[in-house]
Amino acid sequence: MFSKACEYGIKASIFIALNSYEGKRVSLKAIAKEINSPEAFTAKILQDLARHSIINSVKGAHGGFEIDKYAISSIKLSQIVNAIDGDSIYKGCGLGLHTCDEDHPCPVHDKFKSVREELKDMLEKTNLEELALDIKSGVAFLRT
Amino acid sequence: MFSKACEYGIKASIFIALNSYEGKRVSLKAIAKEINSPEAFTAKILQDLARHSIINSVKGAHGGFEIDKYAISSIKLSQIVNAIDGDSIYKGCGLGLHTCDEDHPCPVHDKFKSVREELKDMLEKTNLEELALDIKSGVAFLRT
DNA sequence: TAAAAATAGGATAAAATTATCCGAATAATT
DNA sequence: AATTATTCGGATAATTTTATCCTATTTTTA
Ligand code: FES
Ligand code: FES
Repeated sequence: MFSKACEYGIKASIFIALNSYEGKRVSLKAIAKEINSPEAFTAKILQDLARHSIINSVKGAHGGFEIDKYAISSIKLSQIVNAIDGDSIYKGCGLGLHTCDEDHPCPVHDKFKSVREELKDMLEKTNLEELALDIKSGVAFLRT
Repeated sequence: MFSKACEYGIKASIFIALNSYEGKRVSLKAIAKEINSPEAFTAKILQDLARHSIINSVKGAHGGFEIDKYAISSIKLSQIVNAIDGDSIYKGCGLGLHTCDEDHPCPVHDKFKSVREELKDMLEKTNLEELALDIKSGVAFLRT
């Protein structure tokens, strides 16, 4: 469904959010360990998220990644997915036609529409805070 | 959402079904042209579908691909997707955890569940016949 | 000011997906 | 029997995605 990069991006964001509530910055190393991802690859993704202003990165000793505590509840899953995978999952044709167009639909267009709408809705309505709280309360997990 | 291979496989199956209603076999060349796909790559996918008994292939002059006319309405989109992309789209964890497990869910598990269920349902309920008829009646298209 | 602890980012490599080429096999037609 | 029209399948190549390595830069601390 999502690229590996996007999966890592989502998991990393959740972990950063979790720590940001406690005012803690987290290092790349700690993130990669927690979400079980390759360190250098994860670094690229975090840079990407930082460029999109979804997370903040701080260089130097005592540096790391963080998210403004008061922004966490307003960051939507869709922003992360969009920053990394782009919008083709919402907007692209399910059968790869050049554009998804009501007036020139592919054979699965109508059937797909509701699924895609639901996915879009879900991503646009789900925020980082709820996801982070599920980790904190131990009802959800970031690895294996 | 789906791999290119799967997109081609679905479109090819629809085109083959369409012709099979009229008792016509279609050649690889005709298929690739119709669905705007690379010929040799499409050949591999068709072989795959044939091995999964979703389509029949006939070698030699006057050969080509066909689907048993009476089977068309019973072939589900899910069978095609499964043959080519496997079942990870239904069964795999949305965040790439080793397994999607109710008892050890990832943070998006609950949110994803309904989207995935709807996708699964749609794929399992949609058959080749309805898709082919939309092409025949001109309300849907296989290219650009 | 030097050392240490971080991220940034360019260059590369490995793996997976997508795409191409070509000879072998098969079947109908001449 | 030869020719022609096909699919099959192995080898290879191109592209994209995923992953790694190394150096530069920034910031804190001693
Ligand atoms: S045209 Fe294919 S999904 Fe809309
Ligand atoms: S555990 Fe991730 S989707 Fe079920």
